[in-house]
Amino acid sequence: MGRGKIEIKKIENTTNRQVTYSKRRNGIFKKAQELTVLCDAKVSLIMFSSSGKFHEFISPNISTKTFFDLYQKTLGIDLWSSHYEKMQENYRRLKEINNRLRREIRQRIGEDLDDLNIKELQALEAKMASSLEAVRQRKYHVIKTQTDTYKKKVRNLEQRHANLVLDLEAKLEDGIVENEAYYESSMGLANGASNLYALRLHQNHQVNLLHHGGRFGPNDLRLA
Amino acid sequence: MGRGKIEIKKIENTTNRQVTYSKRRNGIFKKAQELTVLCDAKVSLIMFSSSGKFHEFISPNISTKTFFDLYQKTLGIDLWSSHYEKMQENYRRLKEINNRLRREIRQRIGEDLDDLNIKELQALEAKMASSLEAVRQRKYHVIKTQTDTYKKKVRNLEQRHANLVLDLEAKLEDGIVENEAYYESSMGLANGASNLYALRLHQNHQVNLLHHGGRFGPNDLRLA
DNA sequence: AACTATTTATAAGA
DNA sequence: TTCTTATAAATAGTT
Repeated sequence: MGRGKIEIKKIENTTNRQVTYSKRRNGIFKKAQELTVLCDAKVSLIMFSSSGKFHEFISPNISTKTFFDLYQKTLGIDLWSSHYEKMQENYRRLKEINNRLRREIRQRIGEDLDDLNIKELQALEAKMASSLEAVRQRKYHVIKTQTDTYKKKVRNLEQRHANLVLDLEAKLEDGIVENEAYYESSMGLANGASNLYALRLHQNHQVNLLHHGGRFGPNDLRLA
Repeated sequence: MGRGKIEIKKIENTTNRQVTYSKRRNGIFKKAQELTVLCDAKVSLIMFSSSGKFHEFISPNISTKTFFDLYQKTLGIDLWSSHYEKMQENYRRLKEINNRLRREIRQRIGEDLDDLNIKELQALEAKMASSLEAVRQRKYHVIKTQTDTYKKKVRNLEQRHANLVLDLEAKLEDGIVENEAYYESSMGLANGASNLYALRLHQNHQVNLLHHGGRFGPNDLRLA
């Protein structure tokens, strides 16, 4: 229908193709509209041009969503619905599990015990007592590990200080060290007492701090 | 286009309408097909006749599902996808909560304690100890309630037996009871000892059984 | 389902 | 894009 007959094959000229697309699009939309009215039909017509432009016709009084639902119901096919329903099922299952977990926790907190009988309560009590024991054991273990670590650190420190002392005594005997500035810079002590004595005092003090000082916290050792 | 011009409004004659539907359906499908080829477009054309019959045209090399996805992506709209995604989000959240609940339970069971420090372990231990105490309290309460119930039952039984004894003594004094068959049938005792004595013995025995006998079970009272 | 007179769509050109 | 118009195509009414 036109000035000349055309072969039905892809129009290679882009401009021409777009013009034809535009014209025929109008034509087919008009046809769809007429079909809808004349025959009381439901029509969904969606199209994308080769350049990606989108156009849609849908019969009045029906949404695209409704149309899709109708489509799927008619064909009894999937698209997304079975996927969705599977997810809904999983969701329900998860919710159920969740509720059971919550209940178990509530019971382990000491709530929601009203409909447990003595036997169940005794079982719960036993479970909890043994669990508590496990936590205690773990705590003791962590404490012991930390204590051991600190003991090692302390031993190491003691060793280093002892070496330092020996080194210092040797140097004093050799007369290398001549004034007190050395101690001030290396030890941070500046009193005029015996250097060796001060050094040893300092060493002990530091060890004590390691064993008993510090605030209550992750490194607290009071329970060790 | 035809022998006469027609007004675009619903064709009331059903047969006529169906015929027109059929003819025009072919026409529009042909148009869709031509558009697909000529203009290299993607077309989805779905229709339901007024009698519910379903027909579809879709461009080759594309599934209806893909078409729907494309449709939604293009319009950036809902249909079901936002609904679905909302559900996915809820599902993820539920799963997350679920995992946290599981972890809490595992910790309260005494597992999964490896990455708790001393402070957290102490807190957990304290929580669990207090929870355990709550369970114990509840257990004691249930036991006490049951014990009270049984005490009442026992008192009631004692009362009834005492009445029976009085009744019996009165009857013996009146000479109504003449042989031992009475006791055999009513008490289940058939020895030849004093009837009154046997009765009282039986009564005490039964009370003792209630207080200390029976297997370990829901009605166990050993802890009362 | 065919036929066909007529209407409608549209290809090519402006 | 839109208009024009010659012509192809679709189809309403009929058989």
